[in-house]
Amino acid sequence: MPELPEVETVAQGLKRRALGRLVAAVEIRHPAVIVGSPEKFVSTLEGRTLVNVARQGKALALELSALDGSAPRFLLVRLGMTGQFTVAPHAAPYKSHTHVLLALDDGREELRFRDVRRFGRLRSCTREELEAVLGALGPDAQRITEAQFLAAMRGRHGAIKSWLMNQNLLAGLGNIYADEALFAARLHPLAQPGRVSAGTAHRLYHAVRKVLDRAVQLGGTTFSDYLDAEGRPGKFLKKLRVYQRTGEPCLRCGRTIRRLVIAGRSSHFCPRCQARPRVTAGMRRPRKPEA
DNA sequence: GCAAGCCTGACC
DNA sequence: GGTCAGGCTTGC
Repeated sequence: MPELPEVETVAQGLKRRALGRLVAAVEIRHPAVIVGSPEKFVSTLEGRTLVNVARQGKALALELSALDGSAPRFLLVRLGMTGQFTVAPHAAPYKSHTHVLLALDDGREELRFRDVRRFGRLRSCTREELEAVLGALGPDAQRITEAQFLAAMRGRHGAIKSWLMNQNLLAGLGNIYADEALFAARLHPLAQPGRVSAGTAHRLYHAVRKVLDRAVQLGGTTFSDYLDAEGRPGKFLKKLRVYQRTGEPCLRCGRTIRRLVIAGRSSHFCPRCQARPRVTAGMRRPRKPEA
């Protein structure tokens, strides 16, 4: 699933393969993935040149400048769950669920947006609109400082797992890397962010950074759908230590990995390495002993 | 029936 | 304001 490492890998690939190139023509094959008017999407992007690729959390922003020097437009890409944004030869056959095409230069290559589940979205926006969207996101998980991270944890009572995945507080983690970071920090997914010790919070911060950096190095995780901008899968799958390993032995201690549903999302963890804290989310006060 | 990101809306 | 449930979508 595209989380920060996958989106970062796509961004790097786009820089290599598409930076400086002209978006000669835009074709929408399935308008449902476009935010706003499809006609405006086409007219505001056609004829512009890709001059920058940026990422915040899981949001990808392509900056497109006009030849006449008018204000730049931004193509905001959210890959959702199964979104792919690739550079492909025009001659290559379309895979099913290919929703948007952006012809590059002479049209022999094109950017393709493909998304089986259609949770992904493309939007053409002004700088102000882009900043409003990115401003609503928390600091990027790869760039956040430890002080910011600790401040964001303060006073939070829900499950730390949900906190890690809340894009308004910390941008970039989804289910895979949230589970992996909690395992690396030896922290139970139901622990409360505002109630863990300073040492534990410190461990979690470094676990998040380390897991993300390693995943970026390996080009992200491919379960089924994810491909980078050049159509290649990620290699982090083999490095997963808890995600989707329910019933298998913990690679650190051998205990059986368990699965727990938190806020509708499955969480995978080792019940020994990630011991349940005394106070967990959903249990604000320790229960009184039976009368 | 499950997976998932993200948005909306309900609840306290 | 914080927190969480529900719904979207489709292939396995």
